[in-house]
Amino acid sequence: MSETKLTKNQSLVLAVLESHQSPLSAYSILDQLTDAGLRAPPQVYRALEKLIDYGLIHKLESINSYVACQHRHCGSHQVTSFAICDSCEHVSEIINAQFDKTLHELAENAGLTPKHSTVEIHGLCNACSGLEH
Amino acid sequence: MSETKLTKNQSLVLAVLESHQSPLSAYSILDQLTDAGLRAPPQVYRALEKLIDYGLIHKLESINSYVACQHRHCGSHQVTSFAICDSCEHVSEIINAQFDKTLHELAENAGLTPKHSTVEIHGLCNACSGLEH
DNA sequence: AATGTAATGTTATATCATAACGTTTTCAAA
DNA sequence: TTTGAAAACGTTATGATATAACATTACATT
Ligand SMILES: [Zn+2]
Ligand SMILES: [Zn+2]
Ligand SMILES: [Zn+2]
Ligand SMILES: [Zn+2]
Repeated sequence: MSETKLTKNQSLVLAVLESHQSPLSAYSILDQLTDAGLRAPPQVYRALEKLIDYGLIHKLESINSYVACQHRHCGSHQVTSFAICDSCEHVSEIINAQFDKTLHELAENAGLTPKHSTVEIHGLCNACSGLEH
Repeated sequence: MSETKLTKNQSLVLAVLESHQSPLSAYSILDQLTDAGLRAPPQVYRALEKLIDYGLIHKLESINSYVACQHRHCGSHQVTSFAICDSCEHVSEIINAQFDKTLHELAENAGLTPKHSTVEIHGLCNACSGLEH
């Protein structure tokens, strides 16, 4: 799966996401690609779907937005967790094998065999909460 | 906060959610309350917002749906996690103090002071995956 | 060249959620 | 008990997010 050649629209959408630190909505991505010839939502949503399949981007379910993966070279990860600043929108993608295991156990205790998890922690980053000097 | 008297619309919406095991969309709730006189989305969304504030229901961000709280008597909880079966839509609400702490640490390690977290584990419940005899 | 498959372009529509505004209800202070 | 502010309500309109459906194009395999 690793060395999939991206199509034109997939490359365009990925480039937009990679050029931003903050998450973007699908329609915001579309706006930024009108010059490149994109006109309609399906063109973006289809690219987003594939990029998510390839593990190159992630959807933040709690804010209906998309971000480029910050761990391109980690391979496909089971669980991806995000720390999201509600003030500046900075996003950190957290990968932690021990946490994956914890989440898996939590699911099994609840009688569920987990396939995919959404973990999105909202709060204030150090910069926004004045914790940085 | 505990003994808030609910308004008519809030009671109606809560009753619908409590009468279902599975999460419901806002419009599905509205459909079920036309006989009770509700006509328009804001009537449901306003009730949902208050019920969430009161901790009586939760929103499942990953499926744009709402469920009644399964821990009415646990008091207001910091972190609520859900195990969601993608086949039968059964939802388990998980409360685990140790996990709360883990999540908090994870956030702080990522430079974030956490305020609210979304944890939604998708998979197959034992019944749907044939693990029950 | 013929064929099949994936990607694309386009239109329309479904689904989820809120803005805005006027009216009614509630309820405590005067 | 009046009355006034706040909350809840009803209603219309619109914004925001996402997909269905279908015709066309690109492109690799034969
Ligand atoms: Zn990633
Ligand atoms: Zn910040
Ligand atoms: Zn709860
Ligand atoms: Zn199930």
